[in-house]
Amino acid sequence: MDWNGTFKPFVSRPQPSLNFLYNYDCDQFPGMEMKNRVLTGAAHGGLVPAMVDKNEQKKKPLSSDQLDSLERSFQEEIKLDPDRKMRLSRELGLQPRQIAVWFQNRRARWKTKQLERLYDTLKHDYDVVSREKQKLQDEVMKLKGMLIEQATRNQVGSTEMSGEETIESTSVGTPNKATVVANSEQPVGECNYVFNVEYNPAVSSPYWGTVQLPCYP
Amino acid sequence: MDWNGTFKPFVSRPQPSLNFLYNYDCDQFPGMEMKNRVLTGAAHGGLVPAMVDKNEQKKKPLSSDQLDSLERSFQEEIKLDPDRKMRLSRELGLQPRQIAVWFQNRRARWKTKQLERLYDTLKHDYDVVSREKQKLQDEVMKLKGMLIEQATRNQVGSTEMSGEETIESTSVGTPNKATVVANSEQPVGECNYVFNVEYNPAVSSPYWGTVQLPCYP
DNA sequence: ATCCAACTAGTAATTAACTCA
DNA sequence: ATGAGTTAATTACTAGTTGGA
Repeated sequence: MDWNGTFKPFVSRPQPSLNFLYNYDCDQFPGMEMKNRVLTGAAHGGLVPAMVDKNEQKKKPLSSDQLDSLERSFQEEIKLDPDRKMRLSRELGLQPRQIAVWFQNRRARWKTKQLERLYDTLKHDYDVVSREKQKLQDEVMKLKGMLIEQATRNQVGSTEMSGEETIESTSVGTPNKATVVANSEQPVGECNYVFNVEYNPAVSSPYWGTVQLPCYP
Repeated sequence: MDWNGTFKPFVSRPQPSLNFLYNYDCDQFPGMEMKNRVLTGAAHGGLVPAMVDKNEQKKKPLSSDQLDSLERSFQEEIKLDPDRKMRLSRELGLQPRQIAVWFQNRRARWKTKQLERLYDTLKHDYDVVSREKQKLQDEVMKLKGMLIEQATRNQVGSTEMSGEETIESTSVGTPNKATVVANSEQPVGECNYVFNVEYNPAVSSPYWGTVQLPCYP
């Protein structure tokens, strides 16, 4: 096609995002010493590596000015209505089809970036909630200790009160509501055995600082 | 180029994953009634929509057999060493360059899928930890109630024990270690005022079932 | 130290399936 | 139901980076 006669180097490369995904330690690939350089491609007619300039279609990159305009337009509005498409087509000297394609691809790019952002905020929230949970565990431990202490003091300091009601009445009395939350998933913390000291951390530890990649489908 | 002489329809389209990302309620775009269909493209020489078959380069899709073989090979090993490349090139009747490009693109696809999976598992873990935290909050509440109850009973049932040490000594005594975790971020749950009944949920509620997308960069 | 072939990220363009008016 | 645009997936290309001989 050889759209756009102009040509400018390129836009700046953004940061290498998403790089932490490449932790496939599952396998090694140390070889790769590439012998046998056989001049690949004299088979289909010698038109292989560069596709000799048939005076059309070289997929030139868009100029910086064009990209700036497109990007500005995209920031204003992620979708492209026909009027804007035609206007941009005229202003930038590109085919309307090129404008449409650019917006398609730009939306796709935006979506993956969005997932990335979403992941980051979720991870942050996960860490916050994990810390809060840890604090609550500590507090539960502390309160249990205080209860034990008080109970023993009661039994020592006062000789009455034989087998009335000391501490074993945990989890049965409900001081407040909101105990219906535990309906799905495994009952991890259980929260019913007050003097069960080690809480069973279960899912707490991973912490997601350095991700682990199991396998690839 | 017209690589690969064979041709088969296409592979089945997978499920429309990542769709939940498209919640940009930030803006409307109701127009789009596309008037003025002006026969776009009679400007650059009428070579616009289909790129009249210049006996080369139509970007034919790979055949199902070729894709199956490539996919199998990729599952075995995500990287492509030269030997495998040449073998696949011979077996599938494709240029070595095509094999390499296919693997590059396949790796990129795998990476985004990987991020998706990572997000899902993180979200699951977040939900689990949120539930655990809720249970712990309930338990703390319950324990506090028990402590109050016991304290009042002590003061009523026994006349000795003037101002010794009732309940105000929370958060100061450390029954176990691991209280150093709270160093960054806001101290949400605080966990230091034992009789402060409503915990201040802060970050707990969002729950990420339906995501909210703020804006797009 | 240079070169070369692989890698990566980003981009352009095409195709098929979907949606909706 | 026909046809517009859209998404998702693909194919290919460009430019920059990296590691080994």
